[in-house]
Amino acid sequence: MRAEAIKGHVDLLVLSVLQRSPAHGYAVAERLRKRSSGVFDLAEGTIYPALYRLEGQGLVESRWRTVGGRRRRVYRLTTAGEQALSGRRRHWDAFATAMQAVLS
Amino acid sequence: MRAEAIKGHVDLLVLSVLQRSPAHGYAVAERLRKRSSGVFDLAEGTIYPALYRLEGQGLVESRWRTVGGRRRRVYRLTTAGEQALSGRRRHWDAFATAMQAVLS
DNA sequence: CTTGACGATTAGCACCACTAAGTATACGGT
DNA sequence: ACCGTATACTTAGTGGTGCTAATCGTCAAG
Repeated sequence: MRAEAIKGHVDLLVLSVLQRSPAHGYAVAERLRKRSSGVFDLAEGTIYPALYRLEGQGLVESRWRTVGGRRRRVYRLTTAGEQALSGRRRHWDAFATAMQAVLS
Repeated sequence: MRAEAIKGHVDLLVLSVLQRSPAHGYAVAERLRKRSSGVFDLAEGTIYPALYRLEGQGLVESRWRTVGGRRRRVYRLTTAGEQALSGRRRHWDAFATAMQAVLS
């Protein structure tokens, strides 16, 4: 998937995968790859800064976890994150609908 | 419509409205506004540079027309533009499908 | 003659995803 | 032991692209 296409939608994607259950950055990337059938193959330089951004906005929160000697920072949605997610879903729907209207 | 959402899709939108018939920049913006029911209200600083970019890529071509004393640069799709459009439509479909898969 | 719609241009800014490199642990194969 | 690969995080720098805002100009309506 070309980079520019997902601009402005990465946060929505990340929030969406975190809604099901908390996850660390690497797992977020994996879930996105899997759930999109490989279409969203986001670089680390995309996913981690996105998580920092979301944490800065208070939409996710994190804590360190050590599993088998590996440090993981596990993120989960905050209440504000849940609300933001539902708003962004509606925003996406409006966008996709408008795109469809122009393209049809 | 927030700016970031359409990043990477403006070219597709512009090519799409030009496919029906040639148009000048101002008219392209109007058509987009109308066909999207006001969702896509693109600034001039977005639409004109997009047209220049597309012309630079050989996807559209333009010629000056004077109508009632007003200069207009009328753009129309080239053959390469038609092909690019159909490719980008498929690309959009893949993107929208993947988004839906992640969000659902 | 002032206002607003039409129509185009462009310099500068800001955001955001990517590249690329670095750091570090675990584990399987040789 | 050594090496490659997967896992896991960080971050400086770059580039694309849409926006802001200003400028220049014509025309019709008030």
